[in-house]
Amino acid sequence: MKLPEGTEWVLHCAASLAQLADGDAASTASLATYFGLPPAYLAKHLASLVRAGVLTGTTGPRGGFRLARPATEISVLEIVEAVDGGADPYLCREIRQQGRGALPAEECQEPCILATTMRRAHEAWRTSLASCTLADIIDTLPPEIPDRTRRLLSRESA
Amino acid sequence: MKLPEGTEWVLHCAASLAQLADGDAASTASLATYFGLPPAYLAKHLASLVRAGVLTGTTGPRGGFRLARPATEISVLEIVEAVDGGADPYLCREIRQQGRGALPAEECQEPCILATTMRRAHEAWRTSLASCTLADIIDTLPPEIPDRTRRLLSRESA
DNA sequence: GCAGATCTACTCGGATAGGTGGTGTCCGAGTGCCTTGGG
DNA sequence: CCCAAGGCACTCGGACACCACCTATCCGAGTAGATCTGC
Repeated sequence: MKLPEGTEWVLHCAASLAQLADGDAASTASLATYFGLPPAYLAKHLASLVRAGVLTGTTGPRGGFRLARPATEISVLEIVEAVDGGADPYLCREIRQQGRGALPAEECQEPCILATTMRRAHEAWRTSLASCTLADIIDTLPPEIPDRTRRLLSRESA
Repeated sequence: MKLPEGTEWVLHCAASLAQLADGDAASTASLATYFGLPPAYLAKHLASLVRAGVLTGTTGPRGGFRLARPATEISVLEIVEAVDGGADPYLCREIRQQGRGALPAEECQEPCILATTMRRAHEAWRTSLASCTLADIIDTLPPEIPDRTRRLLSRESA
């Protein structure tokens, strides 16, 4: 069970975008340079965030990505599930209904207790991530960081 | 993020082994027949449980697998991590220290807040699974099930 | 000087190859039970 | 009848191919701004 490597990338990218001034955007190239990442592959993951409604992307000069909503309304869970897909890691294939020991269908009205246990754990994971927003993240940063981020992500810093 | 398909297999196998009489064992072949699974691949996963100390395997006639400890002392978490490896799904590569925006090492004494958030969620997941033992699982089964399991897993039922 | 059309450069988005880890299978080493022969 | 030695069938454990998904890259479609020309 492992998350795509791009998960860390988009989390840091989203946190950086949350530090920009309203209406400002950062391109894939500038974010890739900022974190030392492969630009083409990073673009693929950022596109996933756009599809999920977390970011908006504008083309043309001065374009790039920005948050689709205020940072207080974007949870870490949304970002992670946007890049990972959000499927339950445990997939119940109902093997209790297969093989020699197959239970009759009428005894399987209720979901498998093991699947329920695994689902409950996954819900605990999701709840933990849903309770943390991007605003919570940047609130923990030292106060001088946002200025630094804005400066280094701007085009004039080339 | 997905768990190996064998996770469901070993969970059901462990739950079935917990229903056997003390000292009794079930072979890979009988478990594979019971659930309609590929025997060779199932054996691979059961071997993982032996390495993790959840099961013990005895060779020779009347051999097979049995629980290494009482069902009350085996958590679902142990079984899942035995087959999956138990690594944190989120791997922090410290990209905050790379690229143009790299932070100096002295500002990175404390772990990355994003990594901490992801770790906290993983701990919530682990805690949820650790609180459920095999005994809890079989306690929820209808009372006639253990007898049925013992009967269908025994060698004489060929 | 100003307005409009054009042109350019920059941006995202999807379609296209390659590598790593899970999936699936096989065969060999080891062990406990059963048989069989003798006492 | 009892015992011991040999044979055997059954079991697990590790080593070997295959396939799907993540990784990585490229090029094309579209757009906003800048430029240039004519009025």
